[in-house]
Amino acid sequence: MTDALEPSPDLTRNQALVFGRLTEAEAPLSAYTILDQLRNDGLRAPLQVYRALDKLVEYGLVHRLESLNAFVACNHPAGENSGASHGTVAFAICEECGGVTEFAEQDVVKRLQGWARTEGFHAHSTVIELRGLCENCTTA
Amino acid sequence: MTDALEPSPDLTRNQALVFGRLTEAEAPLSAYTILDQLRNDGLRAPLQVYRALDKLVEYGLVHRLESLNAFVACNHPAGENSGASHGTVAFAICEECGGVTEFAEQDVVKRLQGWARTEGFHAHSTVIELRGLCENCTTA
DNA sequence: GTGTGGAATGTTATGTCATAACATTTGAGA
DNA sequence: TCTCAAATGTTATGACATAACATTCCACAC
Repeated sequence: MTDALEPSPDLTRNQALVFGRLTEAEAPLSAYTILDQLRNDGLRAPLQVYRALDKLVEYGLVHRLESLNAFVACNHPAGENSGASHGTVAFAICEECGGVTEFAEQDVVKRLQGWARTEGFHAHSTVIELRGLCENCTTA
Repeated sequence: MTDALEPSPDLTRNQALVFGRLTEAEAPLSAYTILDQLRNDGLRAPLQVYRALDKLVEYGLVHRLESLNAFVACNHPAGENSGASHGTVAFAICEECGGVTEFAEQDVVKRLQGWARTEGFHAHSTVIELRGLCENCTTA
């Protein structure tokens, strides 16, 4: 249940391009969507994007949304200066507007850790994703 | 946060074939793996499998593992006779042996529901998946 | 400054997961 | 026996992801 963190060094050109695109986006982007948006910046092949994404996820700057096969820039309370140090987080994904809210419920994490401990299961990552409608889209 | 349940009627031939394969399997199967294993039973195209899976998931007999893009037969405490009535469940997925343990932590669900309520988010499904090593594979 | 090795990059090809579109068959109930 | 909704069969295509290999970049030892 660790999500071990590496320090995040300076980003390379491709990593910076991909991270920039994700930071500007208002909703998750697929690797291929990112690629399309970076053609003018010289990116040509999916692997260039996937490799950058791998590193960004490793650095904790980007999250992969498993139920969407897409990626979002990390949006923490932003306390930690640069090498964001965080554990398990959860996501609420609106299926109407595509918006994603990242949140951390420490009690949820503790409960899951408790289950894992009693079962002898050693988790190295945890996926928590709610699918539904955000407040705005519910009332609309 | 409901995972609304339909009653599960008798299964059609394709549904029964797919469900049977998943029930016998000891680990999650991808749709294409299921297809390969059912060629001799007359299945030929991915859609035949995906359509059966859609219904089985709808009936609550099968779960989709989002972080694996694969499917497992539901393995509940098995209380309810046939039309299994269950809410949100969680999965622990062993990356060594491929085994999946399905469990329900009511406190986890309540906490997530609590978050959703205060945020006005209306969840219709929830994904909780732990990735790591099961007890057997840790000691081995 | 030059050499060297690890990391990142570029490129082609391919593998894996999933659905669109349309024709046909099946079966419960009017 | 008609009819309509559901399920099925089939072909084609779209969407997500990685294998394999050649090349470039750059910090650091010499």
